[in-house]
Amino acid sequence: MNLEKHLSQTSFSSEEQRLHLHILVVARQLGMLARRILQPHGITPPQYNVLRILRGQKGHPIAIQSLAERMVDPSSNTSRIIDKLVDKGWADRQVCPSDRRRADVLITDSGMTLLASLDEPMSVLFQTTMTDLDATQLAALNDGLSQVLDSTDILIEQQS
Amino acid sequence: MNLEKHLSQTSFSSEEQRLHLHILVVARQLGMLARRILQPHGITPPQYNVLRILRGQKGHPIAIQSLAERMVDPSSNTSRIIDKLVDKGWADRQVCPSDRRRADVLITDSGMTLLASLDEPMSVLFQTTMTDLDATQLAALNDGLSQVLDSTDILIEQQS
DNA sequence: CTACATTTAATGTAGATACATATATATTCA
DNA sequence: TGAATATATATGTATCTACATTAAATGTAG
Repeated sequence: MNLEKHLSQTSFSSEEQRLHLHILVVARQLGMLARRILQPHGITPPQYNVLRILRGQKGHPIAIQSLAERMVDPSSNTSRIIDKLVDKGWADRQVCPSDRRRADVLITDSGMTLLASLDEPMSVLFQTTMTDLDATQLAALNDGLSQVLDSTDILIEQQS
Repeated sequence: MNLEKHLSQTSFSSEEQRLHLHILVVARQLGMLARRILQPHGITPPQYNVLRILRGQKGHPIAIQSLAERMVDPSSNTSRIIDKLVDKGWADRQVCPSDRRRADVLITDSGMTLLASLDEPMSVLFQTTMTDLDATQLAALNDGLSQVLDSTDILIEQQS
């Protein structure tokens, strides 16, 4: 009944449409909550996403294109997102010596410190929003969404 | 394994975080697919969302604030989205006579025709992306996401 | 070795969004 | 009543995004 309340809509044309809307609405809410945690630190969700990828590199530089592929939101604006991170001192960018078209990006100590201070609140967000789900439900949701992701990948692939 | 492939990430700190990312990534993909269907018709997802709400009114005018509450993405820009719909002849807006602060919005015949032509491709999108889920999975996903939606509502409520 | 194609990143631009503020109307209550 | 408050919508503004184009470096074929 919760989605119905949210959208002030009493019925949907199919359970598939209802799931579609559920995914969009929940994603929107999760994004809003993440934004509220990040905003006081002067960082946006896409910037945070990039910093996390950079930390995961454990010191290895990464090219901007590879970064874009790993982002939740693989926008065409990765360059400008890096600009912001560099401006704020959270990342370093330098031309790759072996292929001067490429730009190597690295997280800075300052960026690591910022991430460290965000780990706990973000983790609390994940746990709190999922707190009513038991392990079986969690697995079922992850499995189901993985199947949907496969289907969307096939559709997107067909269109390219 | 699909999310892992998408993000080029081999593990996540918890199943909760994995679900969080699953929801965001799938929502992003669904949004992209919807945008590609709508774009050739000159309409964006939020505009389409508003038109569907207007059609659901079955001739009863609706105020902009009520519209905003029922949108998937309850942005603060509902006025400007209506502007676009009015410009394109898909909606009518007029000052409410009984409360002149309010604006009554209605869908036009042209808007109804547009929606009619979009019903089938959008419905195909819902069905195709969810095609690998059986009825039990569909119900489990809807139930689980409904619980997550409750949790996010509580968090957002607490912050206001 | 040079012309053409490809890859990688940056930039231009229009339009959309978030957030704050303004404007007009309506409601409340002293 | 009429000043203060509340409500509904519109607007200002900086930022962000999608989409297209450009610029620079590299790869490749003749």
